[in-house]
Amino acid sequence: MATKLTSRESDYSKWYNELVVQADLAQHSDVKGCMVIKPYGFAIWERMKDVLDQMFKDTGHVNAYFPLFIPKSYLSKEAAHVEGFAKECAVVTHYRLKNAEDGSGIVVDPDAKLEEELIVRPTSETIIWNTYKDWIQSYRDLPLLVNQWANVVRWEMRTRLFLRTTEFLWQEGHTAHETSDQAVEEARKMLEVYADFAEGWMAMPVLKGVKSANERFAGAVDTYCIEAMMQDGKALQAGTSHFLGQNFAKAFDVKFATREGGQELVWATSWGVSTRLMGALIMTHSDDAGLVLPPKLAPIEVVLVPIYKGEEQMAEIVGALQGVADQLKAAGFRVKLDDDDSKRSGWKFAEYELKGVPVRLAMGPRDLAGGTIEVARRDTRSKEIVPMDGIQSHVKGLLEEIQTSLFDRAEERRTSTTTSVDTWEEFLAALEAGGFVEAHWDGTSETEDLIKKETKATIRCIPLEGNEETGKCVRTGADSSQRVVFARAY
RNA sequence: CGGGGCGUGGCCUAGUCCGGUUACGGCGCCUGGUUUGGGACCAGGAGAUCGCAGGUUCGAAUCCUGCCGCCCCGACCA
Repeated sequence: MATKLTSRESDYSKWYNELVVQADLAQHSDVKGCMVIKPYGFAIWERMKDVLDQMFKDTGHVNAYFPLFIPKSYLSKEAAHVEGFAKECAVVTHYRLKNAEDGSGIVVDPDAKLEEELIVRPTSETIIWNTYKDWIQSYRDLPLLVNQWANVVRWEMRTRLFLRTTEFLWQEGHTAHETSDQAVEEARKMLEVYADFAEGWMAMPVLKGVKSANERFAGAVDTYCIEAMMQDGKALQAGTSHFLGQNFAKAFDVKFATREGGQELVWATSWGVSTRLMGALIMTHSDDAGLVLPPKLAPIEVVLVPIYKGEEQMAEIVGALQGVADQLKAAGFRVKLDDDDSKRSGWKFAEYELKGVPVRLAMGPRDLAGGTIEVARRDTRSKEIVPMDGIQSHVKGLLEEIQTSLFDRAEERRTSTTTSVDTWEEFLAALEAGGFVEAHWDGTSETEDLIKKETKATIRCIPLEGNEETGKCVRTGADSSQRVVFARAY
């Protein structure tokens, strides 16, 4: 483990790949494009999941679970949806294996062919709306606010740990409403939940906006999104929330009896965030020494490391640290006392820095004698010696400061790399420099395609808080009513 | 699907061009000892169908043929 990470500057992509593996977050599985999420990585995801789950419940949602397998015919019921996902579906065709006649191993039994092939869900709209059809009869059944935590499979050509894997974990909310306005309100509300989570817990500033038609979810009327900026100047879509109109209600014939006694199609939303958030979290804060975690999501907020010579001193110092650990635990902090005698303290320092533990407390014989303790913070890599008295409130304050400071630093980086341009030359230069580029666009798919082809940049979003400002499209010179945000993206 | 790279103890790797006894080294692991304020040191030890299948040869990690897998870079996507 004496290996040094590749620096971000020399090869950002390599830095990321090495960090994920070395910080013990995940590893490649033997199946192409899939990953094993290791216990430490999963602990971070569990934190995210727990917090989000509570946020969903606080906004009136309940959890349920729908099947992994979807009859192939369901997918084709909504035209845009099938168009969007058909190219990346895993298909189950058989249900049995048998020993090969020639003894060469095990083969698919051709006699066990499924009558209707099943697809492994790339998302669950179709099977859920097919089910909602039976759940919804009256306006009294609405709104229907359901979420599920699940795995999904999308057969992508190119994958990267957490950012894009063939199988990934996520949550998908699927709601049904009486009116269009209520559904739009729901989609926007969940976007706010995502934004609050990203900024308040991940310490990751996000832009809220609407996707252009090109970037819209297959089957949605509108796709709302939060977009984050990574340290290499590339944008990352961190969460999406869709207003689905009546598209799925139409496709699956989901009608309800209105207050007036008529029959109407319901209005729908869906919204999701995935293990991709892990990638966002890593790339937002981490440095060349390894992972940097915001305290609120860190599985371990404070690690305590004893420094000692001999068994007698070890017992004394570990005993003193145990007291500190107990005190911090009682105050509600996630704490680990590492009294493993087989690793030296220096090794532990490096290890917990690599793993992004926000605060480290170290105590040696000098501290024990003087009633002090060494406090190191991961984000700035600074150390100080403080009195043992009042350590709890000191740690509390420090953790809050780290959380705030990580957000501020990320926001400052985003702000300083966001540029507003009016000419094509400026546009190209800004893209080259990295970051968000605010520019006028004539509103057509053709122009967006053209720009993407020429520059690899896409419209990340049309900001919700964008100020109305007329101008001329940066590419075609046609009229534009608002600046949109471009960037190269993950 | 194109382009590139790689497959050798758990991990990284030398050896492959130019075939030759027992497959180099490091990390990690086990045992014992000395150590301990930033990834300790010494001694001993365990651990390998050299990706798979054929072929050439007295002899293959090395040469030939075929296959499989993974990673990276591009076209599709969260």
